[in-house]
This record gives sequence, structure tokens and C-alpha cells, in this order.
Amino acid sequence: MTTGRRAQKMEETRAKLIRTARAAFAEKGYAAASMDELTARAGLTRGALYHHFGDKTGLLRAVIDQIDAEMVAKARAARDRAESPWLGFVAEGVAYIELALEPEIQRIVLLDGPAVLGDPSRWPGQNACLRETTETVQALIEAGIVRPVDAEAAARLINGAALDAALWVAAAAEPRAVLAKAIEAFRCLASGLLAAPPPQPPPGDHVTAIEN
Amino acid sequence: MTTGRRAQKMEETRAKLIRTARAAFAEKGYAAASMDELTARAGLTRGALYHHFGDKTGLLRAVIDQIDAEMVAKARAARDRAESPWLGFVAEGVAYIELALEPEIQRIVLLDGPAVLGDPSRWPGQNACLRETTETVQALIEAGIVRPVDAEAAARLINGAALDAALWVAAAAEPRAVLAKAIEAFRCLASGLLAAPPPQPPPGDHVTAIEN
DNA sequence: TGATTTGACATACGGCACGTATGTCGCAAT
DNA sequence: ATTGCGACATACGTGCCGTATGTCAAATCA
Repeated sequence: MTTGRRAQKMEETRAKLIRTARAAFAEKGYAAASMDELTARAGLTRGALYHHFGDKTGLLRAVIDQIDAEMVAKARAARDRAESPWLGFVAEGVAYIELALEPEIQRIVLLDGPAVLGDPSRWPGQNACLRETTETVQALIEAGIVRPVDAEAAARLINGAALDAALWVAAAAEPRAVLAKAIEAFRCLASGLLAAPPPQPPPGDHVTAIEN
Repeated sequence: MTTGRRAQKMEETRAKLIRTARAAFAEKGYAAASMDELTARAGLTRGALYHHFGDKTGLLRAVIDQIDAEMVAKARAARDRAESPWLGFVAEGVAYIELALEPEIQRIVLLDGPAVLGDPSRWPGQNACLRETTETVQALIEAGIVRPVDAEAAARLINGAALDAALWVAAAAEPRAVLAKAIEAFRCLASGLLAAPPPQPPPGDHVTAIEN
């Protein structure tokens, strides 16, 4: 079963459209991205677009699905590299902050996505990032590491804080320095979820682990 | 100096446009709101609009400024009603969550605003909500109540978490129940900023203070 | 193998909405 | 009283989205 020459070429044009849309949405923004120009740049016409994705929002959905999957993979990798479940959770949050520094993710997933498609937790099939964090939190609660709050609520808050922080960092004049501040503040906030509070470092003892 | 009949009528049309836009943006969304229909509903034409606000985004800016001011006033009132500086800070955050339940604020300030105008911290003259929170955090740090993190970073994270939580609550099937979970999780997170951790309630001891 | 059908994609069309350029009318200052 | 300015209306061009229709190659089948 060789997938058929027909279906293969079709997948190719789908991928080409998504790839082109990803670039166009990222640099122009969703609203300002023209479907005529977008499809022409992909060597196609609007006919192909409406055939495969229904309308403009369908294409945005497809693009976001793809990016979302990539984000989950990277965040999970960061979590699994950590030395304890709790540090893995924190690393996951920090990974989201750093991921959201990419203009592509900022513009498409954080700004235009919610505005066009509505609340991310309602995106059908996806919002994989949120589910990933929710499961992590749930496991930490069951292990007695995190206080018994609602896992989904904690995940939403953590994700919201991380992504909003990234928005702030990216718009800052000195992204590197601001990123360090954001990560430090994020660690503080996250520690509020711990069942047994960590030892408090004395004032002025700044955390300097910025690199991955 | 009686402000002149001229200027008075002009202020009146400005206000009428902003009021109508606020309603239209809230129910249709920014992109789907037609300026023709919007101005007609206000008893005017697009000429008035472009004379006063330059373009469509200018009108959005004016609307957001107005809402932002109202939000700050309410959050500050909630803070000042509290019995201690720390509880005031928490009350401010909870107030943001509850404020963001209004569809008007959701749609205009949280969804369309960032998508059209970019990062809120760059909105000229405003983002009064963020500044308010930043100053509150700074005062708490100087009083030794909050750990010495970057005040602006903490404010961004707290605000992002609160507003994102509200987005989640509003989209939920059971807003009342979900709101309680969100507020409880928010209190946990916020406690991570404390210099001296609060006493940990035993598991199952749920906070029930939902009403203002 | 040749006819037929299916479906991926292109082309053509209508309509809406934004921004600008131009016109008009009333208030205010001299 | 005249003149100038500013608030707002009207008219126009342009771009873009969604749909309806057409076309041609590939898969199916007799």
C-alpha cells in the first residue's frame, strides 16, 4: 500500500500551504495576510485553499495545530531532562517562556489565535500544551508534592503567566536581562504551589540559571 | 470659561462614538464590527470617525483606554478594602479575575486588544492595570512582605495568570464553580511571592470566600 | 483498454469594508 | 459683517474574502 500518487501530491500541497501561511501569518499577522498573495507565493490559488481548509480560519487552525505539537514536544523534552518531578514542572514552565520568545509563536499562537478562534481551551483536538501541563500538575498533586488544588486551574494560571511573561520579554528593549527577571519571578510564583515550601534564599541571592 | 458650545458638542459626539464602538466591539468582535454600521447606529457617518480617531485602531485605542481606567478604579477599590497590604494585593488579583469575566473586557481588552495593538505594556499612556499592580508589588517588597524579585516581572506574571484564568472561567460550562477553583489556585500561586510562607492548611480545607 | 466518474484545483463574480479626497455648513474671531 | 477654520458628510477607489462554476488528470470499472 504505497499511499497512492494522488494522495501523496495532495499532502504535499497541504503542507506547502501550511508552511507558506505560517510564514505569512508570522510576519504580516493574520488579518493583514492576504490569501491571494499567500497562495500565489505557494504556487497555487485560493481555490486550493478553500478546498482543503474551508476558509481562512481553517488554515489558521491547521497552522496552530502544527506549532502546538512542536511546542509540546519541546516542553516535554525540557521536563524529562530535569532531575526531579518538581524541577521538571518548573523546567516545563520556563520552556514555555522561552518558546514564546519566537515571533512566530507570539504572533500566531498567543495573539491572533485567541482573537480569531477564541479561548485556547476550546480549540478542538489541541491545546495540547494545556493538557500536558495539567497532567504534570495532577501527577505532582497525587505524589503529594503540590498542594491539592484543581490541576486544570493551576495549569491555566501557570501557562497564562508564562506566556504573558514571554510577551513582555519579547517586547522589551533588553530581552536577555528581562528574561532572567521573568524566569526568577516565575520560579517564585510556582513555588507557591508546593506542599512543603522550599528553603527561602536570603535577599540578594539571585538565581542565575538562565541557560537551558 | 464655559468650555464653549462648540467643544462641548464635539466631546459629546466623541463619547457617543466610543460608547457605540464599545458595544459593537464587545458583541461582534473588532474585526467583524463594521464602521459604517457602527457610526450609523450612533447617528453619524464614517467622516466623524476618521476625523476624531484617525483610523479604526484609533477608535479601539480610545475604547480600551476607557475600559482600562474603569478596571484600575475597581481593582484599587478592592485592594483598599482589604485589611492588610498583602491581602490587598491578593484582592487586587482576584478582582482582575472577576472583572475579566465580563464579555466586554474579555473580547476587547484581552483578545482583540493585544492582537490589533500588540503587547499591552507598549500601549502608550495606558496599561494602567499593569502599572497599578507593579506599584503594589514594589511597595510589598520594600515592606519586606514579598521576596525581592523584580516588581514589574512579578506584576506581569500575576496579571497574566489572572487574566488568562478569567478567560478560562468565562468559557467554562459552569462559571461559578470554575471561578472558585481559579481563585483558590491563584491564592496558592501568589503565596509563592511571600517572604515568609503562610501556614499551610491541611488537604481538603478549601477556601470558600467567593463573594467579593 | 476505453468510457466514465470523481475530485483536486483554477477562474470568474459579487459584495462588503476600509481609507482618502473633497465638499458643506456653522461657529467664532476680527 | 466678513472671513477663516474646523467638525462632519458625501463620494470614490481599492483590496480582499467567500462562493459558484469550470477544467483536467487520475482512479474505477466494464
